[in-house]
Amino acid sequence: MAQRSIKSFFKVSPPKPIVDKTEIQVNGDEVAALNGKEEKKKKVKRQRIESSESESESTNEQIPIKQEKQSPKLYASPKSKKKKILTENKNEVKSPPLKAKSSTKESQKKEVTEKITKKESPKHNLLEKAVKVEPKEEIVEKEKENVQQEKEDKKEVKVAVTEYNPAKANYDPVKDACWSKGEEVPYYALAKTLESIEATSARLKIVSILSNYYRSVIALTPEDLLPSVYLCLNQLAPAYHSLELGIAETYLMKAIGQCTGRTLAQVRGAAHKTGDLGSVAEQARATQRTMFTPPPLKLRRVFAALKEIAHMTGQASVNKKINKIQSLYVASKNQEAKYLIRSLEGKLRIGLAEQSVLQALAVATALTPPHPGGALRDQPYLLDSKKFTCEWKYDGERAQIHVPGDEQPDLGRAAIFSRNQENNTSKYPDILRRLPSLLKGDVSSCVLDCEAVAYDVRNKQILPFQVLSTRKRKDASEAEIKVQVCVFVFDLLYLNGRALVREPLAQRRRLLRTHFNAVEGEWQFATSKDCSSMEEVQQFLDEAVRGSCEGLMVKTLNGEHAKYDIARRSHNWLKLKKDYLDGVGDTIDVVVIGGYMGRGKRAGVFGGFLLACYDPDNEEYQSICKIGTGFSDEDLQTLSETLKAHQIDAPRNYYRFEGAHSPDAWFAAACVWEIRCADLSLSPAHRAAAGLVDADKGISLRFPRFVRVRDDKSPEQATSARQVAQLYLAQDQVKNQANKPTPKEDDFY
DNA sequence: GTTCTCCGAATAC
DNA sequence: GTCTGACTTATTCGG
DNA sequence: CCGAATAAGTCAGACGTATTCGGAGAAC
Repeated sequence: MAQRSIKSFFKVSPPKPIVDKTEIQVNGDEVAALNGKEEKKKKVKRQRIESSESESESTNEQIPIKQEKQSPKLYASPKSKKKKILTENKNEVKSPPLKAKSSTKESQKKEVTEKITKKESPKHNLLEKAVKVEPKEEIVEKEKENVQQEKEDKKEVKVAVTEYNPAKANYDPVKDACWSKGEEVPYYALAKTLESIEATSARLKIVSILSNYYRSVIALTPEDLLPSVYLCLNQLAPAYHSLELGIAETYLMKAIGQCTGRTLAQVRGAAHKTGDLGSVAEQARATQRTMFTPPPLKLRRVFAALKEIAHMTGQASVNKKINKIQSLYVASKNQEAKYLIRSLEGKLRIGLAEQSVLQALAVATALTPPHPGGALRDQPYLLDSKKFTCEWKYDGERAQIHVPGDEQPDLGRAAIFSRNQENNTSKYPDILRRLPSLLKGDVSSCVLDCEAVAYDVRNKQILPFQVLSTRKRKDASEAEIKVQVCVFVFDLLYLNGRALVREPLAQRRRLLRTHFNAVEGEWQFATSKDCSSMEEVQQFLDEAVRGSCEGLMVKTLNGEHAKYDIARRSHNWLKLKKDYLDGVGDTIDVVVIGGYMGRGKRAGVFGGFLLACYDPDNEEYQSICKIGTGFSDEDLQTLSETLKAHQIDAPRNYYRFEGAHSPDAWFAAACVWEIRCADLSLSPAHRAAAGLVDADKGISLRFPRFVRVRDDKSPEQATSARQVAQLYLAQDQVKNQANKPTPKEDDFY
């Protein structure tokens, strides 16, 4: 198979395909698509529909199409009015599936749905079902009936709060719950559920535990489902609302310290030791006496409080936030404290994330237990030989441009989204302004997938990512923009009221090039080439790198066989970068001079290290980067062990580093490691080769990862500062820059 | 009262 | 962004 | 042909640099 051969040829790591599994189906002029998160919300809303005085969202809102994530997303697409979806079953979207797998089964879908009730089905189908299966109201009704019946059958034996066990076999959503119908869900129930999940590693089991809890919530207190889901996801609202707590570790520690009469340093120390602030908080609470017992925490109030915290801004907001946190914390009991704090930290760390939550929700609503295995098979066939194409992978920032419109494009409502569904419209007024030059006359609406790249207009030269990142992030005004961007368009997802995601790439590309104009330095189509041999690919990769790109995206073109559409496409975007290739990427040998205590699953060993290169001219070790990936668990264990032998109390006076990077432990220069990286960058923080390329900036590494220990090298034989500088200067991007005379400052225009 | 500096947070990769 | 590790699912292989 | 072994695919969670944003508090 072609993909396999590409992979083995280039020795790439497992494919991290950029996935194209978007599904949009738009109504009228509305360019809208829901991503997975939105879908969840929608589902949830369905449950709430009765009680919904729903903070009805603006219906004109444009929602980014999630396309580049590996996970199965439920894309749905709605009529512009979400509410409609809630009620009108027929608008229900074909949950386009998401994983190639399940979507491949498109043809067999009917079969699946039929089978699903009696037959075993793989989980993807469950996911799918979760979306299709409908009207949740009915299910809720059913549950309600059950509840009724239960009540009649026998009187409920309420489970004590502390005994709540969602992992119970044959869990009964009503009898095994620890609260009664209509009551607010105790936060304790969620805490118990999370604890139970944390103790499990099997995903299916996790899903079943969580779904049990959700079943109870649905049956007893459906209006608490939405906050429950958000709390499990550690989110406060759909992603594109970008609502964040604005609070992180340090302030949390302060809050805990103040509540329990400890100093910040004590809390920090304890957190370091266990690697988990949540547990620290729990223990601190446990040993603490309180004068009176506050009323038990209710889930929805916790959620409301978190939201409140997120909304606080302005004067003294940090202090207000801390106060709010403290009032929650003081009211928490046992496990509650742990998960409360972890929620505030922004990571639950219980091995549960979006996909599993989605699945649990699906299971809970469908009341169907998950079964592994399944009868359906698809022939995963990946890159159909010869039928693939390579595109340059530009080193910039993803920009998905939405232009709504009916007869005419409505440029006033055009929007730009980042890869993480952030609305970046206000960041790119310049791109927005020149949209007209891109659209040909017959375009009334579209969604374009692009990469915004910093661009030197005068020399017609792509600039490094580092330059791009200096642009203002929000509310940029066009007059003060210093860094120009060229937008490289690589895909067209929607055109004139029609979703194209099911079309083969070849078709989309054709439409892209016929309906849109390339404009030098403003809009360009991503350079691409159809390849049929590895040699061709190799050569094209070289060209891309010389052209200041990161590498290539390899995709299937796949025109003729319509039946292959989405399914296949999704699986086959393959990222090919030069640093994945043996012997091509930059590798350097550096000295370990410090270590940082690991956190979470790295607690107890060093989780990261400070590295330095040797500068023989000044006889000093200059920090070059930290490193924390590329190690196996075993590596970490043994490396921590051996390094402890070299531990010293304080840094040598010939170590050069930035205070902010001070490690938890210092080591004598002894161990040399080989490190791979994607690029070298000018660093404000690291000291390597400082003065050689830039007067005061040093050099650091982009995407550093551990390769192996170099026992055969002494620290003095490590890569020298001069060599680092040479490597930096040898980069194509830097060379491309240097070749052209740099124009004197701001005369871009 | 205004400005400057520092640092945590958020977000690109 | 990179990377590993645990788990699930698909495929292959030997009796 | 079936069950066990192995390969491939997913997902979650460790960790990286560099930049801007915004609040806090000091300096002016």
